[in-house]
Amino acid sequence: MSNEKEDPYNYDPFYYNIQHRTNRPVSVFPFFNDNNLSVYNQQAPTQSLQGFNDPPYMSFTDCLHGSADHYNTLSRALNVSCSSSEVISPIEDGSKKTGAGELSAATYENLPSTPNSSISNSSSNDGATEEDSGKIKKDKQPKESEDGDGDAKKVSKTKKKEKRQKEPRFAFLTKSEIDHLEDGYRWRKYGQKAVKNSPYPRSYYRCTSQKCTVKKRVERSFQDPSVVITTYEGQHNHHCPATLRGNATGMLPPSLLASTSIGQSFPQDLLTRLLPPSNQQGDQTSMFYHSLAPQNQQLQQHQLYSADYGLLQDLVPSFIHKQQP
DNA sequence: CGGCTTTGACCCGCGC
DNA sequence: GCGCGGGTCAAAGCCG
Repeated sequence: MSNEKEDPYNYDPFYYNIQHRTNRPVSVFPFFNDNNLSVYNQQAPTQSLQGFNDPPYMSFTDCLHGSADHYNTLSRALNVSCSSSEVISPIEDGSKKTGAGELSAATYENLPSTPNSSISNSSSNDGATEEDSGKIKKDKQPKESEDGDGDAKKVSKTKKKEKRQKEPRFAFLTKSEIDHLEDGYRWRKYGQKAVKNSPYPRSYYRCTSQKCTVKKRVERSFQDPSVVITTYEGQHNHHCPATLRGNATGMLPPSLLASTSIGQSFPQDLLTRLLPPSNQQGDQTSMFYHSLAPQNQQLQQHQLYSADYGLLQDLVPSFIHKQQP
């Protein structure tokens, strides 16, 4: 916040979020390598995303396998629930108004807070569906029910608010020249908004598949224009339409395959959220990797950062530096 | 002609 | 209560 006010065009939204949501300054972010899904030991400067191209790294899988505690912590850090562990309450959406390129708390509020809520297809989809229908109601209500159904409005609002909090979201950053990265699904753009304090607009996409309410937001970090921030919301209830048929699994790096074999590991769980309930292992993992390394060769550097870095500190203290006050 | 993008308008939530 | 900013709608336009 402070650095936003001091220099709204030159503050690090991630640093900002980490500080304010964890009360801990973090100077280093983990990054995933597109080749081996590794977590970088990135000694990134606090005010910039620059210079994260050549860090030493350790295998993300190694990281996951480091210890049970680490695994659980990572799950929490990524807000990916473990079926057998408690789920930390979702990050509160304390800052609705977000600045440029900033991953709002809502961005991280990805998961339901209830312990048994790990990838509840029904809740996720229903939530998204209801949210959409709620949106329709919201838009039409003023015209339809002008004779005043105040209670109904209130209920609708309350419902919507609740659903919104439950809506699973997951955001990641991709170093890419392309704004809208190919992820195997078809998206229809339904809006674009200028982002406060940013020269780059935010685009809103909706999955074109019928009855699929998955949305995603794409914006470019003004801090590092080469970084694209993609936020997925909801869960696909259908198969990947085109690109990931069959052979995509072959794209998977061994490390990721290993990680998926340990049950509800981070990528597995993440993918379960992003992908349809069926067509499990192969395509889900494929999509994850696909999103990391699209076939588009323009993406020479394609890195993915993720989730709650503050909590990641707990997970991987050995390679996440804490900045001394 | 269907599907997609663009873009201005609108609604809503939140902070002041 | 008001204004701001985020999110969405929907008409118009574009394109293959």
